[in-house]
Amino acid sequence: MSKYSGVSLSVIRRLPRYYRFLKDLKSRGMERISSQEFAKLIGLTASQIRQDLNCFGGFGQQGYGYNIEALSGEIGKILGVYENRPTIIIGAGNLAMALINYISLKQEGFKIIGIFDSDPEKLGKKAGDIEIMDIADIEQFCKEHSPTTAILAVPKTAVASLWQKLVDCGIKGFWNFSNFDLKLVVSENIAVENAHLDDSLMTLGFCINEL
Amino acid sequence: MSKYSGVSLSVIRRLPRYYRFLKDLKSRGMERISSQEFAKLIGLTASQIRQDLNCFGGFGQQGYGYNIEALSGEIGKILGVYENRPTIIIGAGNLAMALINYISLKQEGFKIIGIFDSDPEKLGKKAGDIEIMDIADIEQFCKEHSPTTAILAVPKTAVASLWQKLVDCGIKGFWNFSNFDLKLVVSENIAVENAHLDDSLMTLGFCINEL
DNA sequence: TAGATTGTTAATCGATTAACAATC
DNA sequence: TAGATTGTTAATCGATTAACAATC
Repeated sequence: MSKYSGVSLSVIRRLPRYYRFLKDLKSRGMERISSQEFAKLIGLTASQIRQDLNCFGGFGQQGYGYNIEALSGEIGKILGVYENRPTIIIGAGNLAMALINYISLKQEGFKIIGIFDSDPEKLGKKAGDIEIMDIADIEQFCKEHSPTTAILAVPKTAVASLWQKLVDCGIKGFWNFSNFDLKLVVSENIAVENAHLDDSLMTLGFCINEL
Repeated sequence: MSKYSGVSLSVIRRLPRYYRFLKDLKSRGMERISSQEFAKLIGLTASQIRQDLNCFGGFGQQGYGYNIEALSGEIGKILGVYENRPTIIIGAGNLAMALINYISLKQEGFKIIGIFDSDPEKLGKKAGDIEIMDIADIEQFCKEHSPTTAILAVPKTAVASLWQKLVDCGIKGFWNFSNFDLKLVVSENIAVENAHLDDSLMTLGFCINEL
């Protein structure tokens, strides 16, 4: 793989935004858009959009612009939204429940196949059509169903004691909601995306103070 | 205000991370740390840490390093974690419930004083010690309690139709979980922090594909 | 005082923007 | 063909890193 290893993270982080806007334009029946118009819509420069897209291929056409349906499809492929990565959620609290809805609603490349918690109260209950399982049974589950992605919706301490086991079970990608800094401990060939809500909220706090 | 208007967003976004690590060091009884050690711990360069901190003041001491308790306090003040900003949540779904727990648990400068939803099923029910109120009553509530921050835990469409009213009610800061791009429409003197979960998940998708 | 480590300036690196030739 | 707009190279800007004099 590693088709796009030269592309910087700054560029990659803009791709989902492009994708969202393109899907929206598509749903509103638009056919083509120039980098100029797109830039205005999305709040970037036309130069940057062209530069970004050209990291992945020449999706446009001189004198015409970009075909919205085609471009949306290409970016979708690059992001892997057409995949169905078998995914487990660790934790069955409110956050986990919210994420399950989210992920099944949107088609972004992940499919929840298991939910785990250690609270005996929760075991056996259902979230959507998936039964909440005991975290103690996770190795067995992984052997049988080979999930590749794990969503960590448990506190820092739980992640600290669990991540190694999950890696050993074959998890290749983590969506980490705890503020355990997984990136610092995990090896190179594991993908970690942090959604540090704390950091986001504190940044808002700073910005409010600055008003 | 705008005490730190010259400081770049890249620097600001690292502050919460510094703060988290410092609080942790403090809780483990450590007294001082050098930029060198801190850099190793947090996964940055010593240079960057010193550079960052000096945007806000000379918190260190040559030959000694930084006093953890003092520095944590200073950064906390800069981030405003000692404030008690009256905050409302729009939406009373799972995500909202998760965020309420989060925010009351951690001391990060925000205090939830109201929860709003439009679903009649939910009205009157309680989340923690706060009753879920009708979104139709929000103007009246704001007149009486003057919240300054709103957490948007509702879909795009709801945000699209609601944000102007909230601004008119005096909301100065938004923590936005919808993927309505609020930043593009809101005026300069309003703080918006997006927690675009979609974008985060799709970025993970890309990174997994690259492994 | 000597050693350590900051604060700060200068050098490097990377990302964004501008410009324009290629081409649909 | 003429007009529009891309793909791409060059210029600018900002952020990170390195270096070192100041100083505790």
